[in-house]
Amino acid sequence: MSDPSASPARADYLADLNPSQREAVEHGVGEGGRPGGPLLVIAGAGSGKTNTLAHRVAHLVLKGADPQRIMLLTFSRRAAAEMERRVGRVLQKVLALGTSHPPTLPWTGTFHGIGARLLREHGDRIGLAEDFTIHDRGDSEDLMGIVRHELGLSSTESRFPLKSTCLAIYSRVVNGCQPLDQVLRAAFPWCAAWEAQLKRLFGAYVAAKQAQHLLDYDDLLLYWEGMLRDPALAAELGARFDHVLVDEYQDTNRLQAAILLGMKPDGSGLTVVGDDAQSIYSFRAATVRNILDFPGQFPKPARVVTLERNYRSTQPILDASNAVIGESAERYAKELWTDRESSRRPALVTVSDEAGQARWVADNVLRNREEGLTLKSQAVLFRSASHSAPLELELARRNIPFVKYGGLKFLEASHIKDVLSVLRWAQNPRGRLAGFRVAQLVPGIGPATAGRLLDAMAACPRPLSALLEFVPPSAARSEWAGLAEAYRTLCENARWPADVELAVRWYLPHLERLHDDAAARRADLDQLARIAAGYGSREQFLAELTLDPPDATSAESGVPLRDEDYLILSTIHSAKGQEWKAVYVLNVVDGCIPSDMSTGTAAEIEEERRLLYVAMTRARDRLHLIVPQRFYVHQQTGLGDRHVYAARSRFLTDRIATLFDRLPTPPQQAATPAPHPAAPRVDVAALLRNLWK
DNA sequence: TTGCCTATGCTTTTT
DNA sequence: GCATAGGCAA
Repeated sequence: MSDPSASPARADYLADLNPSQREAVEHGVGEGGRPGGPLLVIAGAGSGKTNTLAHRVAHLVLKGADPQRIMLLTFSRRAAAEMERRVGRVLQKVLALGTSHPPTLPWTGTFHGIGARLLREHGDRIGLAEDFTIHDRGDSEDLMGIVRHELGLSSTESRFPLKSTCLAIYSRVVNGCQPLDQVLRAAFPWCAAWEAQLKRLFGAYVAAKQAQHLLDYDDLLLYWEGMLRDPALAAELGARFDHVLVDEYQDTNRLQAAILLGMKPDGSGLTVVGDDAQSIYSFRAATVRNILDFPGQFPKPARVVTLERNYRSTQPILDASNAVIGESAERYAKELWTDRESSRRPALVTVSDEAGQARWVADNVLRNREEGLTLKSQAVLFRSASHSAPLELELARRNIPFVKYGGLKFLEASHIKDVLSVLRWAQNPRGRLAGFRVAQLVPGIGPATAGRLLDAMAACPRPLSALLEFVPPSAARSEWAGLAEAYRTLCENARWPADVELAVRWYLPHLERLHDDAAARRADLDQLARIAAGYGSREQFLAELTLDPPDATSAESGVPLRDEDYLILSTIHSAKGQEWKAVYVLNVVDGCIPSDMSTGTAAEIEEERRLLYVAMTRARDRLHLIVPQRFYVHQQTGLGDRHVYAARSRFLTDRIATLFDRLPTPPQQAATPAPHPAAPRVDVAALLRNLWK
């Protein structure tokens, strides 16, 4: 560390903070940056949470803490990147570094990312192979599917849960530290009859992972926690970090809480920040109890600091948001306030249907831009990724560039997985999953032949020779040669990023054969090649892609250039921690918010309410909740797709609706019912078309 | 053993 | 609208 006393600029770096923030920054910071007791910061939406955490880190460093010995954990990759940026900026300013680089914090990242690093370094101490491969969710589901099939569970008369459901149950058990029967009863009651079979399946799934040196996402936490059960190793890991800070603590689960406690049993140097009103990840076994129980789990209870002053939104937006969360069954420990007065109230916008919604949003986005708001300072938020589809069409039609966060990942598309599997198979010839997928792309090769091939490769000391000597069925002979040749080159003469082009070149004929929309998919493959070029090697590319995949998708034309202006589309979940000047929330109707997938229990409905609250509190100046009167549903039980006449979300009660401007302005009540000018006309053509859908 | 065809059931949010 | 499973012909 350079001598901090050299700079005059740092003296008042706490001056911009309000008293609560300052308390959170300065709590328990001893001389030499030595850790004090545990700290819990309850930080409301827009209360300067990230800024406060960044200042605390800077403060620690300034007081002499070693940046190498600070661990900064976040929940999402997006939050991790943001945190890293902000801490760097504050440090730069506080240390008055000018143009020189601030000290980096090498241990900033998601729980999963940091876990992977610790396991690479110390996994051998608990018998973990050093060369483990990390499976993403798709891989894990596929493996679960294979095991499920091998156990004969796929061909039962009454249907066994899907592989994705099996993995979700497994994951919930692991992350919630709960026994299987409890999880089944609480969250998957329709699978409860399969408890014994599921137990057998999960046992076999774990065995398969261990035999192939595979870790799934959950294992990254599970093995980390496992290391901490070894007292010597726990002491060593805990002592390696003086400070452990956690953002978005309300979204952590029991397993993650156990990890923190294992790292810092007495809570010294431990800081967690969160907002119980923004807990929206219970489907990942996150529990608000982590926050509520935090103070009491240490010998000396944690200090609690609450941040209630909001710096983001105008008072009218805040009034509406507070009203929504105020209807909640639980009480939250705070009420946000601001001094950002405004005469502009949030708007409740009624439109005829989803197409009308798309037009209205596009019109307003452009109008706002005329008034000086860039596209980037405006965002459209929605409950589930598919809800933005009509809007995406409208934006494309009008040439409005956008980037979408959340939803189906680029990497989950089958053609991308095909090409990646070719690379992964070459990287690890014993990886059965990749080989199984690639081999079956050759016409004439199905599961049986692919299985024989992989067995031969597994039995041979040189898997490549086994592949080259393999004799496929005669129907597959000619196409097989192409694969063998490409595979040989990739194994013997690996070159980066030329390998991607080689894999794509081999794959293209199969792409044309398998997919009608080959052209659009080919554009994705070009994009994959561009992404790959940013990595130094095939090994690095494949390893990092799993934990840090590209998370934004945009129109088919590809990602807009960096300096270009574009509109933000995001699921509400992915919007957490972000803010924009203008925010549009789509489909604020019952069935969407709350999603009718989530109206089973009171707790689920409460979480949906918090979701709306999170969406509303993203807005700085302008907030629009949009209510289509007619709404297209993907099959309610069994009846196929249809339109329903939607009601405004139950969270917007009549009382709360008075806090909004209504658009379009409701017409004066006429004495006799007359044709309503604002009402949608009956679209007879569509009705007739829909008859045959 | 593969590949095609059909019946059927489910459809959210993320590391 | 998409994935999965079972049946059947080549």
